[in-house]
Amino acid sequence: MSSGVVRYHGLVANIHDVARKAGVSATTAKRAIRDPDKLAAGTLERVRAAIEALHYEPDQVASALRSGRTTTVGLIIGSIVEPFFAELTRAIVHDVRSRGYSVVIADNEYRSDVEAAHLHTFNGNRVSGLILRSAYDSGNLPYLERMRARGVAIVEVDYFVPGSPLSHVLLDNAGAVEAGVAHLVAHGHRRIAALGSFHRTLNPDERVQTFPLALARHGIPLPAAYVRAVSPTAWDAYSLTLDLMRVAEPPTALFSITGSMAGGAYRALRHLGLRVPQDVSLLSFDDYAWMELVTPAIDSLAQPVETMGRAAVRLLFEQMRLGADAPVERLRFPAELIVRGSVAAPSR
Amino acid sequence: MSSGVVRYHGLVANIHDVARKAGVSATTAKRAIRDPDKLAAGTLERVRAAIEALHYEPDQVASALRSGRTTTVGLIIGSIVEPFFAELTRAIVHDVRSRGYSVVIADNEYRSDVEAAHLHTFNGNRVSGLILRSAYDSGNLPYLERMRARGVAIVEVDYFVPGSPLSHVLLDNAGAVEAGVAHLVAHGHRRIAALGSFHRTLNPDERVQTFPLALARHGIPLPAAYVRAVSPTAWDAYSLTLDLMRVAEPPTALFSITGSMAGGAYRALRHLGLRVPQDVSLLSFDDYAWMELVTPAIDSLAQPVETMGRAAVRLLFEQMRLGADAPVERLRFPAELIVRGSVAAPSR
DNA sequence: CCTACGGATGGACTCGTGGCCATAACGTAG
DNA sequence: CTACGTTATGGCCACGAGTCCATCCGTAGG
Repeated sequence: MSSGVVRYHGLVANIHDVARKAGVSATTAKRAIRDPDKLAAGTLERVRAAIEALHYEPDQVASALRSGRTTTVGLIIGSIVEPFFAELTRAIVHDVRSRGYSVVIADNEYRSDVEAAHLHTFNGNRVSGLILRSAYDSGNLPYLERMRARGVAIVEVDYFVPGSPLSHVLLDNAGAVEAGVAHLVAHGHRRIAALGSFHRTLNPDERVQTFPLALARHGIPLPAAYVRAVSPTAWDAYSLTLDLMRVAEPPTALFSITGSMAGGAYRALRHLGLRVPQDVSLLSFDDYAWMELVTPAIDSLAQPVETMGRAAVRLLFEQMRLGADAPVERLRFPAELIVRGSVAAPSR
Repeated sequence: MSSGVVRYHGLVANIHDVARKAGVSATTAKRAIRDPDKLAAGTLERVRAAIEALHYEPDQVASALRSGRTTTVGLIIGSIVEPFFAELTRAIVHDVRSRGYSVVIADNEYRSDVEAAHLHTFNGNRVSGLILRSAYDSGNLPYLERMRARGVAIVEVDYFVPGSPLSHVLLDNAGAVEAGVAHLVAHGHRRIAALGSFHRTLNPDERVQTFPLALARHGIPLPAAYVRAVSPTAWDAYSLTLDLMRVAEPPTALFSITGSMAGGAYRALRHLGLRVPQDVSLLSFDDYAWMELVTPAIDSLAQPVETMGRAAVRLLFEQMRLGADAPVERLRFPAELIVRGSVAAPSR
């Protein structure tokens, strides 16, 4: 009581308490849990009774220190309230937990300084693995490489830092953008704006970067007036849409880079009194439940979230099993175009 | 290398490596971090340089074992993809992290057997605190009380197990239901159905239990045909709504107990060709972004999610500070009725 | 009757850090 | 010059479990 250390003793039982109660040694008591067939039937029974009586549960902290490995995996996503990440999180948490590991979660708000703090915490807690949706800049790459060298398994999801040597699980963004643009062009659109950030260094987003190329493939130019740098939030999409619809030659179709940006755009269009799809067509990434509830329902490029989450976990545990010998794997999954009626021929 | 233990040595530096590199003892090296003013300037500088060079970061696992306290808090919610819980999670995670603690997350799917597994994991990992949205039945209460006796701080949110002696943070469900019913009655509705589970023991939900009482206050009976036992999901709300609208005297207004149930109901009404609010009025708990996007926008009872999350964290850290002396606190927060146009006078 | 062997059990040491106590060097008051 | 306090530093053990090695005992084979 004078040591300043929190004393569980008497509050929470350890293996020695169990051993004492059962009248055996600590080693024997432990064997009742780890390899019970090595014990005599009577001993096993006595130890089991003691475990039951004392409500003994092995201290994972001590186990982690001694064994050098935790059963904890870190997950860093962009934002917990973005439904895409919520679904991804659910898939990952369930899969990881079914493998006997726990998940510690944090979100980086797409900022690498916030991410850095999380990485230090995870590293200090000696997580066995890390799944992360990196912030846009590559400032944490050296730190990630040191964690990797230390034996921590790492998989990037949804995005990867340019130049990253890590395994990742991504959507086939280029293919999805091509398909989306083709969908809009097929309805006769030639003035198409993407709702997303065009800041090349701040947000080097594949979708936005593919967009002008996809347009060019159809002989369509991207007006400078359609190019802005915004953050991928519903709020920024709202004001971006207001701006876009007020330029000299406003777009006849909007292509939203994320599901929540589509929500912002939708609100902006309604506030402007513009009808979808009569006045403006709308196409979005992600397939959120509300997109089916609005009138008309929104065309979207659905991501196989569950599949991607499982793939990330699979790669992670492969790395944890193989260590430094694990191959670098880059997986891409295709989006699925869901047509509901928010894209129609442009008026005029 | 023959010990079978994962050897970090050489891979990750510990305080002894730092001490050796700086030419001091481990105790001195540690002081460079914990109380630097006790060191001579030159020594401090040398240790700092060694820490820098070796990328030393204290092992939280060893620290936790020795000190008897972790800087980890567990969070158990109903479902990560339910936006209410996503927002609650964000509020809690941010607040907890700002206090220097990490959050481990799990969802119980409202099932106490799933919850039990999570509790064992958290307990084994020696979390300092636990915030949970309990499953409906009280099967884990004895276990929770043992954790509490062991010194783990526990706060229930959004719901509490009947008979629970734990602190909690809840919505003023009764008041919200009264306000919602009053809102509907003021528009002339007398045939009102609640979308929620009426199973008294399986889902002893305050909102559903208050509902008949609130109706009675206005002299309105609750037809037996409106009472069903369903799970609080969009899917169940969908089929429940289909059923309700087909009874002899269908309701003229629906009162949804959760935001995602309102989504299911909305889809069902559209599939039935019923217009909101001309044919059926709709009122819902939770204020989700999509409720503003549909036509008409949905009236809702918004929960102060951020406030509730912060309150839960505050109670938790109070308990962690005061230990067994911490008072049991039961907090209630009022819902806010947001009127948008999905409630109107019933036809006929 | 002695030895060998295998099954059952116990002991000792270790993981990295936290806390306490000891020690050395140096200055100051008596 | 001694006694004592202060400052700067080092040594040691414990937290609870994992791993290796040692020991004890009974039995079967010679």
